Amino acid sequence: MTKPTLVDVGKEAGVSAITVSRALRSPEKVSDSLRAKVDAAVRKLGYVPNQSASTLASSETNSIVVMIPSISNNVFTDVLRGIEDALKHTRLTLQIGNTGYDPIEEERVLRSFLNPAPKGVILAGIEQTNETRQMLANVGVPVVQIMDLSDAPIDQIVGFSHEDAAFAAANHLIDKGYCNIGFLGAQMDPRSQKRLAGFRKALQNAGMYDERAVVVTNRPSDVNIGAILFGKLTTQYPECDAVFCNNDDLALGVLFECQRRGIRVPTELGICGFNDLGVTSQCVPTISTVRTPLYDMGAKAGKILVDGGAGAKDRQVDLGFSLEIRNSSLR
Amino acid sequence: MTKPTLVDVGKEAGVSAITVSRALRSPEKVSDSLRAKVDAAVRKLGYVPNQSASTLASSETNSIVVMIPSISNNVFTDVLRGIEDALKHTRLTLQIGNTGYDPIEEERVLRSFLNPAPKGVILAGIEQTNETRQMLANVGVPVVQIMDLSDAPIDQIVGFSHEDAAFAAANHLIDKGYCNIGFLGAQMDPRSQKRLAGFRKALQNAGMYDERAVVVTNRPSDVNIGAILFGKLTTQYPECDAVFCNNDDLALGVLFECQRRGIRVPTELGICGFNDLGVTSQCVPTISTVRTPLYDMGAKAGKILVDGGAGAKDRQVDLGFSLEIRNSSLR
DNA sequence: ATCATTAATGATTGCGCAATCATTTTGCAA
DNA sequence: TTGCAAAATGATTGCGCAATCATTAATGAT
Repeated sequence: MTKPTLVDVGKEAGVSAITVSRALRSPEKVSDSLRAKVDAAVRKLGYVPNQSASTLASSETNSIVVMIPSISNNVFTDVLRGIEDALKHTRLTLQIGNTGYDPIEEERVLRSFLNPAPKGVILAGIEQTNETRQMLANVGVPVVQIMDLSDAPIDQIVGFSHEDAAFAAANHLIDKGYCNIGFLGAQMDPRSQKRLAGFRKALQNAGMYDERAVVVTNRPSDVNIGAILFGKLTTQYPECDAVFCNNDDLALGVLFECQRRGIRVPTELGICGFNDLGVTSQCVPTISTVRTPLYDMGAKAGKILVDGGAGAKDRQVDLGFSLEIRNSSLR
Repeated sequence: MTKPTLVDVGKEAGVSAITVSRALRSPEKVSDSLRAKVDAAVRKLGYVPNQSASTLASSETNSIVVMIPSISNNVFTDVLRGIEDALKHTRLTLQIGNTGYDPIEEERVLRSFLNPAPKGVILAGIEQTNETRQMLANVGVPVVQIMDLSDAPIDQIVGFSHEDAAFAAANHLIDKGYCNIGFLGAQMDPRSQKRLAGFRKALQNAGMYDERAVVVTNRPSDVNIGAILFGKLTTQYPECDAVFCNNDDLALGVLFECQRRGIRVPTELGICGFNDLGVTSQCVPTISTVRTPLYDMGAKAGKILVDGGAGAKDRQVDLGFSLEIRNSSLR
């Protein structure tokens, strides 16, 4: 009782194998009666096409490869939802690769996904190795980078300016009258570094920048880390009256730590987060944050690839960001 | 400049194609000099095996298929991390399918992943359609169900008792002296129904059960829904003095709503969550919850499949749960 | 040196499907 | 009717690899 093939279906339906193939792939090119016979045979035998054989014969896959740094980071699950929605109701399937924030690992995993060539590749960030770029060029597959901007994308890029976003957030805090503003950062990947740069620029412009105001770690961002980093900040920069956090997790951790210490938000301490991950709009007080187009970047990147990597348009799509000003920064 | 094949590598190295294949797949069966020549040729040409051709010829894949209800639910990202870690340093790759909590969709997506047959399949829950079970039986691939328990698993199952876990949580609240305990539930999938059953049993045992105490919705669980459901609960069951929440998101939403309304936790209201998703250990006050073996279920299921779906052991693995008693339930 | 044994390498074939080209059937104008 | 285009169906071939079997080279015991 082996798996049925096109030949088996053909025998069952009394036609040739290639005709079955045609009936399944382009039903409109086949007579009604034949289509009915073939459909019946397919159902009776429970025929399912062999993906490998199909791919080998046609040298066409139906997969989109997405390389993301981490599955357990909410930032990327939002992006993935966008991609998934874009691929819904198409024949394309998603192949997810995990880079662990390491370009070398990205290269290794991606290489194994590149033969046979997928229909498209989505990469997070712009820090690919030269080898990776070379590989992708050789394969000639459409590539969309996401999460950042670049004047020299591999192919196309959909993102926003982390530096501008952080710059805007920091300026918002300055505008509200905070004058000793700290920066908390976890998972200091290149995009986080850009946020730090934007923050620094805003404070320098205002003549407020202080070295002690920056506390970062390379550990993954979570609520607990936020509290820990805030503890360090208050130690080394006691006059601190506001913090800009790299990620909403951290901001929430800061808020909780303030509650534990009896620090009033926003009067004694202003807080601004990043990414608008959901909880910040619900907690008490609500936390101001930067809404970043996570879902939309995924959806747009997916759409570009569904449309065949349309090269005509702009190579760089800036989806922007918006300040979500809530209570934690309004003193 | 087409993609190099085994033949190309063979020419470059001055040997036959099949020898190259052997040198790559079983280096120990080949002379040192040959191995060196082949490796050099592979590197020079950038050869990458064609996965489809390999699979077709050997009728062996190197993929594990995981069907989960939703990517954007933290519960499943923890499970996925476990699976990923189990597969790390093996040749197996992960193919993730999204069911949207719909057994029919699960069947449809899984079918497309089943030819060629993967090395193993991981399914969330035990609500597969008969068709799905039939399909899996025909293909003969090892199956591990997760997230629940069952005396009649398709093959093997790794999980814990949702009913027992909720029963324990409810009893904890009863023990602490709460006597009008509500149940809040979102995403009322079959496992959530079991939690509700466990909750109901505990309250009935204590002679405390009240119909008005149960407020549920089928919408996905999030913090905001927690606040909304709690609002309904207080309306229809004003004497309520504790809530057990289906998921930590809801519990956090309840805590925030209490802060907004000035309800003191745990004195005026006790709260217990479910899943121990991380934030509950950090907020103020910390929220008691049921720690469920999310990561471990993934890791165990992955390990079983890496080991070839070892049939010798128990078909059912109960990984248990534990009460994480924190401040929100200690009045 | 001879032969047996083992190690190392090669030739042929088929996996299941789709591209390509070939053939048969149908519809319909004259 | 006849003829001919268009529609419908079929036969052959090869995608890139690994299974299988065949051959050659190396090793060592006598």
